[in-house]
Amino acid sequence: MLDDDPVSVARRLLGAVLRTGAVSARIVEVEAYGGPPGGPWPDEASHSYRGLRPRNSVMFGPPGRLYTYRSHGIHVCANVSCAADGVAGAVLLRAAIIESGHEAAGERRGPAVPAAGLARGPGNLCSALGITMDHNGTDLFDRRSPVTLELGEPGESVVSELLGPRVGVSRAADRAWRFWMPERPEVSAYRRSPRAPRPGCSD
DNA sequence: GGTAAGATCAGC
DNA sequence: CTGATCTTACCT
Repeated sequence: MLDDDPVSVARRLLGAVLRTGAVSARIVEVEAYGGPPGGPWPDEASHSYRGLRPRNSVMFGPPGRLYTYRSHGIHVCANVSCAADGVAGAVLLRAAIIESGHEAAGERRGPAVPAAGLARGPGNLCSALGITMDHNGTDLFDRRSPVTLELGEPGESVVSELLGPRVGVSRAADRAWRFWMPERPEVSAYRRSPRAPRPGCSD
């Protein structure tokens, strides 16, 4: 189902619905990540670029699993693994519309957060849905899983995305592997990493 | 065993 | 722009 390249899967994940307990959220912004040199999609910015490690093993496993990692020691971010078992690839979930469970999401995010900001940004998205490092490796297509994913109708999301550079990465930042739904306030504002080299400096 | 950097976020 | 906060990976 998600046994495909990261860019194709990223486009397919726009409009998909992620569920945890009472909260469901429609994905509106994603980023594709490839794998090691020598693989089908070499990607310097990917956690799997330097090969299989305990932390990134889910990226190398079967498609349709949740790959979570801790960012800057503070936040949890979530990816959906893609590509065949043994091939590294994943799609980072960057922003979503909370469609139900606003109460639970709001409790996790705090009282001052407006609805459109509940799941804006990969760290906030996981916070709003209660996704933790314990969910790493979860099969998103097993109904018994605490985190599940329901894909949108094919074609529904294909028309309505634009392309843009990935956010926050310090390497290969110019690769246009970020996708989002236009005119959505939930989409995170684009910021180039302060550590990234100037635009146009090779890739 | 030491250490530097990191697919982030909120607050100045 | 900066600090928070901690795990991983790579170095000696």
